[in-house]
Amino acid sequence: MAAGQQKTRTTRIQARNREAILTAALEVFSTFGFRGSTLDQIAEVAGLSKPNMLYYFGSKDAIHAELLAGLLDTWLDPLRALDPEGDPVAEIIAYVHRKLEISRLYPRESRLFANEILQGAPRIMAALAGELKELVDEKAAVLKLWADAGRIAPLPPHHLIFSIWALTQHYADFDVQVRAVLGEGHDPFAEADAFLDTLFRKLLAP
Amino acid sequence: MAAGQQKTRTTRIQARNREAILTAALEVFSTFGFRGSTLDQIAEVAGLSKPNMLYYFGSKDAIHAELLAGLLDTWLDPLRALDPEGDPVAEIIAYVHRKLEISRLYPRESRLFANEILQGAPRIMAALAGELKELVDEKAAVLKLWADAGRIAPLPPHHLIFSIWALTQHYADFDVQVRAVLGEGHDPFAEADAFLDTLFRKLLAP
DNA sequence: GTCTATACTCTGATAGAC
DNA sequence: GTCTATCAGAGTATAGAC
Repeated sequence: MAAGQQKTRTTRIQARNREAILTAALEVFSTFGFRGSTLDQIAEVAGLSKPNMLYYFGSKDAIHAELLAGLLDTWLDPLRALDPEGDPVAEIIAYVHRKLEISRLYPRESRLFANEILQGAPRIMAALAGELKELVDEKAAVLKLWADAGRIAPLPPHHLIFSIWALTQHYADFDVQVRAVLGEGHDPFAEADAFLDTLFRKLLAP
Repeated sequence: MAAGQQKTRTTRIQARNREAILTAALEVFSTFGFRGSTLDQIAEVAGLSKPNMLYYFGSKDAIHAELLAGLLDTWLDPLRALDPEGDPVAEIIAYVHRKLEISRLYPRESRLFANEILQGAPRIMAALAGELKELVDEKAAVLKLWADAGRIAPLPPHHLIFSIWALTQHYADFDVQVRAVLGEGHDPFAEADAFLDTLFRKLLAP
């Protein structure tokens, strides 16, 4: 311990502050979008002064970029896990449940993503047309094989994937509307979980 | 004609400018959200000077409020048209097509709405929990009657309506992502129209 | 009705003391 | 590493000439 502490590592505080900043920024950016958010807001939520925050991330752009960087992978992992060797219906249903679970656990990340797309995806267009399209095309090919083999209903595979995204993300992105319409005494995500299970089982039946 | 022109009516120019401002504001607000949009942007798109624009609408808030005011009715009309006396499946399918057509024709309005909800619906929460909930509850009751009579599959009616919203609005709000993933040579809305027709026919079959 | 000029506030970012 | 002070630019809104 005595001689152990390095000059360039105050890791304890640094790590905690970086984390606090990113958490606060996620909260604010996901609600107001990039341009609608201010460093003042983020600093206040993070419990730091504005200059101190800028000591960790050099600019507003840098904070936002850091958040987006980690986002796409988190978003794609559930789709990556779809196994071409598994049972078709079970695999797709499992994907739906995973995606809905992510909407439930990470609604702010979902809204951050939605905000970015709504604004024309200026900062992740390349990833959409590259990494994302590549993965979707690959999994769509699997879906098509399953359909051709008569193991699931013959549906346009890309739109089948879109429908999973739309239905699961809706419960995160439009949460406030869902709750306003349902009123008291509901558990939107639990109900959605059962409903989407039914929906996709009926849809996929050959 | 000669003595007809009133002092308080320069209606020609006024009407044209108001229209230009609202159109420009819709374009900008729907992309950047309320706080992310600036009067400079809107004025430039509208082809007016900033002070001149503020002569027509006293403030940024006033322009945004004007847009939102007209929005909810446009949004609810297709659902209002759902006829309890009609054929259940045909009525619901027709609603799906109407809603998708609105996404195709008015994507900016859809994104304006999405932005508002994403931000927690600060300006239309009352309408969501009031007018919107009321209409949805009414139509959900119709769906339930149809389900109880065995004329459509037994599904949670509110979530059935949510699924229609999610699937149709996705093609407007996430248009840029849909197109990036599909690549060249696709007509997203035409494909969606066919896909959603298939989807809901299978889903609703008793 | 429309413009130029401007008041005043907010916002992102930096300097420099501690 | 963290703070106070501060700057330059952008942002909303208004005053007042034409």
